[in-house]
Amino acid sequence: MSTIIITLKDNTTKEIPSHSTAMTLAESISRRLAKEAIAAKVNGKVVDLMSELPPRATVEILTAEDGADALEVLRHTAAHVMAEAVMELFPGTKFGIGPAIKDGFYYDFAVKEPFKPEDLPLIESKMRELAAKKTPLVRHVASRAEALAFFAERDEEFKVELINDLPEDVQISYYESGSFVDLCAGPHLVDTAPIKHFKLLSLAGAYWRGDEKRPMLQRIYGTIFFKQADLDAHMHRLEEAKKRDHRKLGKELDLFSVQDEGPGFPFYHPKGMTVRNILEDFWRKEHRKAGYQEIKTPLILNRSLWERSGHWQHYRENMYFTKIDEFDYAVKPMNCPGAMLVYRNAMHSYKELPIRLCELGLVHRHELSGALHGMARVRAFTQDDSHIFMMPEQIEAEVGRVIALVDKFYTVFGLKYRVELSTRPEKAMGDIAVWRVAEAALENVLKHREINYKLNPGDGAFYGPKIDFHIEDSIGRSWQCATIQLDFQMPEKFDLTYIGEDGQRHRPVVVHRVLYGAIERFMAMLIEHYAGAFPLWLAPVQVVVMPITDRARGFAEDVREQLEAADIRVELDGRSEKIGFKIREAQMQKVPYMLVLGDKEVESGEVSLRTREGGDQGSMPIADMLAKLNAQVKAFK
RNA sequence: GCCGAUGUAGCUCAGUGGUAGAGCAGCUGAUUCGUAAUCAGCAGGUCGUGGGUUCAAGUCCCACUAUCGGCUCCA
Repeated sequence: MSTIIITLKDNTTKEIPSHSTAMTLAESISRRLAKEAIAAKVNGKVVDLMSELPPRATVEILTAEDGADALEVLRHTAAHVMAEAVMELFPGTKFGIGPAIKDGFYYDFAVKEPFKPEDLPLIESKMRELAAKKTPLVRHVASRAEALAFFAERDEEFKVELINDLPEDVQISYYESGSFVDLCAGPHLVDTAPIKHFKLLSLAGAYWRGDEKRPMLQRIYGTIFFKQADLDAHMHRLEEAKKRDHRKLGKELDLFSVQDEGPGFPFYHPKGMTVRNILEDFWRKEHRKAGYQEIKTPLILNRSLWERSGHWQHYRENMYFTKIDEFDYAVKPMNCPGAMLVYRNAMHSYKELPIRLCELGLVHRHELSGALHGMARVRAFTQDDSHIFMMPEQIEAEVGRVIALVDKFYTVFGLKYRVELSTRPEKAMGDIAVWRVAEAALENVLKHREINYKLNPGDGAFYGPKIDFHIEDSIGRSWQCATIQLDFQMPEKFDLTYIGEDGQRHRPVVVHRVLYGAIERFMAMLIEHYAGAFPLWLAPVQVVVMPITDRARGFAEDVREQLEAADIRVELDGRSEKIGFKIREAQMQKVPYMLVLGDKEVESGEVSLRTREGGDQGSMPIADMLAKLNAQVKAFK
């Protein structure tokens, strides 16, 4: 009998009969492992337990303890079971795709009538019924023609399209579980028994393949875990995340509002404005240090400018227009054309370069109504923009400087980010060869700095490729914040020049970049990041002074004045309420420090300090308290 | 923009065709209290907007509007 040699996770080897499956291997190791096995990882690739092992392979048997890989298999199978349930409950349904995703799974269906929320519990109980049968999932391999015929006969037009789009060399497979057969690469569970601890979460319309020109399917999202406790923990996390939602906190902490009179046009309230001003102050200080010069360009500019910049041709559907004295004008959706005009307004020498013009520029963009989202996606926002004019040979160094600045900013706020490189979109301006050069330049910087990034083909700006920095919100949605965009087009369009060493005119290169991105979105991310409990230096109200009785009122006024003189943002709560009530309110408003002043403090001249996180800290001299606060502010804490 | 859901007092929410409610917030008064809610009283609403059905609409129907979830994490 011929055998194969398998290397296990612990680097030991095992000899087993040829054509053995991963399941056989698991059984040969231990009965318990075979029982708990979910899938196998063969040479780094997750496969079915029933799949045949190759002659030589490194194999790891995955169990419920093996995290993301095992969960993905569970979730993918759960999606199939859900599809089977839908097939039984809603005959005539056609099937789109049903993958496992980060926190669960979904399946897209074409149904005659969209699902109603009441349908979810029905589907859920049908799933439980089906899963309890412990139906095996059987993998079949088919030729392209067979697969096409099979799904065409069932009128599964989406599956047919998927098969047609599969690469030539790929093995086409489908999985059978009970009466349901789905085109699927797998891997899957051996049977449906582990489909126990799940919940269907939401319904949504979703375009077939995300394309608005294609039919809209009905998507059901769900999640599943191996253990009930994990599911409970996940549901609890979702609840907790809701409490961090910047829209909820923005209301509760009275930071901003969005009103019917201006969808997507946020109103800053005094406290939100305080936070924003601090962000801007910090930004200005850092930019002066980094060699930037601040400018401000007009909100509304003539059509001819936008035609020259290409926005009139490439960005029109996102722009707002107006007429002045019968001439066409546009409200700026970007700050770049204005900055180009500032540069062009004078002659420049190579000795001046790079010229770093920065601008807190208010731009307006017509975002889809369905895409608006609190402060995170709005139609009017302030970009902390900059346009850096330089010689081509300065690109790498300058982009490196910008990346360092992004990192400095995000480190101050303790934000984690993910980097993406976006390349030429379909609707692009300019020569492809020039694009290639620009794309390569950005890629080089990332590689030299050893930054991990994801390639995002076709997602660049219409004038150039970009490096984006993404931040996740409280429920894991990713938002682009900082971005660095390389631009060879605008200098051309605006005929920008500098005089080189040789006395001749040369064409500069422009880098567009934002650090916060949009101040609105960045604030949204900060609110969620801190769950509304801003660190002292950002807190709209840093200290509330609370006299316990009217006898301490005078002292409280005095303390308030001293704090104000020391540039601390302070409020005095002189209402005739009990101290517990005042503390509760300040606590709910997430004020970092409270000063409780009663007879003892009046007597000693000290203040009793209470912190948002740590409670009562006892009493201390005012000077000590101020020193403590100032040190904390300086350290951005 | 598209699919679905939702819109009642400043906020959170009850109200299933028959006289618009609660808690909190607000205002007034009392209370002067030691680390997360003192008590009492008062006031507050074209039920998102417009139209329709009905003897009668917050409630049913239509349109609009705003908000919420989602619209490739690719078999």
